[in-house]
This record gives sequence, structure tokens and C-alpha cells, in this order.
Amino acid sequence: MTQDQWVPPVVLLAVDLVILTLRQSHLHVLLVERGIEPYRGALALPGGFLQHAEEDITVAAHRELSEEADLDLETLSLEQLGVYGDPGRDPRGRVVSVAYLAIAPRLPEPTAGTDAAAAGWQPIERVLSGDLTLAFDHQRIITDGVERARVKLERSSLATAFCGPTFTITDLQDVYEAVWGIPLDPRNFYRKVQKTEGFIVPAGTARKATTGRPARLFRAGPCTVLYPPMVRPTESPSEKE
Amino acid sequence: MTQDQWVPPVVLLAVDLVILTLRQSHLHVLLVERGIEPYRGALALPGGFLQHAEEDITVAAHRELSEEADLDLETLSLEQLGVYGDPGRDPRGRVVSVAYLAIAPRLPEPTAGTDAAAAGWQPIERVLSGDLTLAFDHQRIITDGVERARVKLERSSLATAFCGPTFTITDLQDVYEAVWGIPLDPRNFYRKVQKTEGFIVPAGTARKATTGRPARLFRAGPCTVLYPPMVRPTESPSEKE
DNA sequence: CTAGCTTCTTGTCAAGCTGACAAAAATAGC
DNA sequence: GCTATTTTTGTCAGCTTGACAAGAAGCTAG
Repeated sequence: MTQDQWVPPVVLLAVDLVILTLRQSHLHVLLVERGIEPYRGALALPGGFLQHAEEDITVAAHRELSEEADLDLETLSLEQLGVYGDPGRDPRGRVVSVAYLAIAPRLPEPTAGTDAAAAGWQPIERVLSGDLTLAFDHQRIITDGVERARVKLERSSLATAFCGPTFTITDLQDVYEAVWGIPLDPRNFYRKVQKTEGFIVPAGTARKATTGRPARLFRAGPCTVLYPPMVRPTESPSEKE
Repeated sequence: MTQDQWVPPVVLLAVDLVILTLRQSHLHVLLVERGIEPYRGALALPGGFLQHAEEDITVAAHRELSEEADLDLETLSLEQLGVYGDPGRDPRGRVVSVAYLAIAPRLPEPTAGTDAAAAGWQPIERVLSGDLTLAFDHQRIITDGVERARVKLERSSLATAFCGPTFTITDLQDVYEAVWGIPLDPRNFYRKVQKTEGFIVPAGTARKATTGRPARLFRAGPCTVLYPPMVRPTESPSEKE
């Protein structure tokens, strides 16, 4: 920046996707098995390098999303999570990765009986606990992604993105409980989401019944910003960062 | 990622700093006048390319901070804001910039009477209103930075980072009012910050007096996460994103 | 040295929200 | 019809918020 003759260093730019969904009331993340070195055979986030030097980063993220996860782009929340570029994180050279967070409603198993048995949706606990070993710094990225999702659930209507087009209030509560990892009182939750204007709106008279009283169906409301916000029960009194 | 022979494209990596401070109860951002093309002579955020291919991005951000703003790194909050990498944002080629947000207490004018009269601290309103024209996509970055600061003030004790080592409750209120851009009731504010445990702690018996009753002095408390959070008065009822 | 002005600090009060919990309502299965 | 299960509607005390009154503590002017 100070001398015209000095040539700034270049880096390789990649995108990584943290795709979260809910399966059996548990938060899962999509992982793929790496087919090439480095970390061949290890689990990693879907992602890859820019296709060409002029590709937009957001476009690249969407491209990887459809390539590697075959997801409908329309109904998806996709948000930039951060940059991960520690020197040495990739043995191939200086690779800087832009991570994106995507929230998906319930989806079918992406890897149906192939040899990549370990790939596909993995419970988030296995990742956070270190039970699964991931390539690169992907555990870190996932940790950050989950934390971001937890915070976003408080002030945005993101939770409805985990659900299908219609859902019951109990479905929505399942989302909050799974992402936050804590139980909530159904009666207080019911009251809260009902009175948060624009969060959810009734969806016809259809009802869902398995056992017990059939639940009313709702649809995501017009507001994406919740006011007042949903509050996570006292995370831990007098918390430090 | 699919063929070993394909070589991924490379990009130039830069860091940009959004450094915010408070001057005369107004939010200001640090801007410098560009000395080289492109946008020579235009105002821009402090920043620059990585120094060498192995430099850590966070290290580069801190380096630019001390190089271009001569700021004490110890007392500063520095946080990653996001990546800005639209193709075409820089005529020199594919430049991807990692933006950082820094919050600084009141500081002396960095450019004292030099010819770069326009550089230095600029009121945030002149930037947001488009009154000032900035290089690259820096207006966008600043807009995002200010919004991030606004949100962070709610849940973190960031506001104390705008103040010096000790401050009065009114000083702190000035920060909230300047960043949020709205007036607050001094009595309710006083009660709120007092009862938010760990936010501020009394600092000796010293007091500050100009006119009116002298105010008690406080110091930043141990907690960085505020619980319960400070709530911004109804941003605007039923807001859409 | 007293009145007046300014700013800080302590209260008061009604309205609204939260957490804990009771009980009614609506179905499926026996 | 009876029971188990889940959803939905209430109740109630405690706490926080927003609006506002009034006392406290210094400075300045007459």
C-alpha cells in the first residue's frame, strides 16, 4: 500500500456451508466425506473454491448449496457467518474460507445407502463434543454457526425456517428446544408466540393429529424481526464472555 | 474440487477497519484520504493488503489499526464484521476485504492541520446520508458496522469501550443515545444500568462537576454479556427485514 | 448569603411481561 | 364410555418498563 512496486500476496478463496436442520427433535448438521487430499476420507462441511476469478462469493455459496446438498434455494435462509483464514489451516497453501449459515426444514437423507455411510446429517452434539473429528477448522466453524443460530432465534423469525410451510406451535417449540438445548414450558411458549405480532399466522382450519388434542396449524408471519424478542432463560447468571 | 488438474482462482486479500468513536455526543468514523489510485484523493476506511502470504488476518487488522490510527490496542474492542468481495468492487482485480469493527474511546484529532484536511473523524450522519462520497463499497461497510454496533450495545457491555477508564452514568447514556440515535430518559436509564449486575461498578469517591450536581464515577464491570439486555425502544412496530 | 439554575439521584405508580402451575378441551384407543 | 395424551385457555404473584415527581448537590448572580 505504500510502494507501487510491492506486490500484495494472493490467497485461495473458498466457501464453506453450515447447513442446519432438525431431525427427530435434534439439531443436525450436513457433513460430507472428503474425496481428495488433504483429509481424504474425513468428514467436512460442504464447500469448495470459487469456480472462476469473477464468481461472486454469495453466488458460490448458493452453487455449493445446490451442488452438494441439492436444496431448494428459494425457501432457505443463507447468511454470512465469518471468515476463517488462519495460515496453516490448509496444508495446500493459504486458503481463506468464507463460511455461510443455512437453515433448512426437515429433509430426506441425502446419502441413501451409498458407501459414504458416515456422511449426511450428523447430530450436532457429536460434533460439539468432539466425538466426530472433522477436517480443517470445521468444528470451530460449526460451533460458531450454532451459536449464531441460537442468538438469531431470539430476535428473528428464523425458527420458522426450520419448519415446513405449515406447522404447529409445538413444532416451533421443538425448534427452540433443539437449538437452545433446553426445555421450555409449552403453555408460556404458546402464549408468547401468539402475542408476538407477525411471527405466526393461522393457516386455514386444517389440523394435525397423532395422539392427543389436534393442534392448530400456522404459517410464518410477515415479520422477520421479533419484537419483543424471545428470551432465552437465564443463560447463566452474570456470564462473562 | 472435482479434478486434480483444475487450479482454483486466487484473490487479493485486504482488511478494512471501521473505527467508531464518540465526539461531542455524536458518533464518528475514522476515514483517511487515499494516496494512490484507484480513488486517489477520495475518503476511505483505513486498511490495506496482507503484508505477506502468511500473515494472520487478525494480526493484519491490528497492524493496520496501529499503523493508520495509532491506537492503543489493549483497550480496544475489535471484531470481525464480514467479508466484502464483490467482483468489480476494486478495479485492480479481484480484491476480497475482511472488515473489522473497532470501538475507541474519545481520541485526539489524528490529522492535526495537515493538508489532508478532509481526513480524520467524520460524523457518521454525513456518511450514512451519502453527503460524503467514499471509495469502493466503504459506505456499505460502514452502514453494516454501525448496525452491528447498535445491536451489540443491547447485549454486551460494549458501550463502556466508548468511554474512558472512568465515566459517569450520563456519559454512558450519551453513548447509547449517539449510537442508537434516539433520546433516553435519564432516570430510567440510571435505574437500568445500576441494576444490570456487573455492567458498571463504582470508581472511588471522585466526582465530576461542570455545572449542576456532581455525578458519581464508575468503571466498566466484570461482565461483558448483559443480562437482562438493554432494550432499544420500539425500533418501529412490526418491522420487516 | 440567598435565590435561581442545572444536573444528578432517588422514588412512585400503573401497565405489561414472565415463570410457575391449574384446568378445560379435543381426539385416539380400549 | 373411560382413560391417556396433547393442545389450549386461564390464573396469579413477582418483576421490569415507561412516564413522571421531587429531593439533593453543586455553581452563579445579585
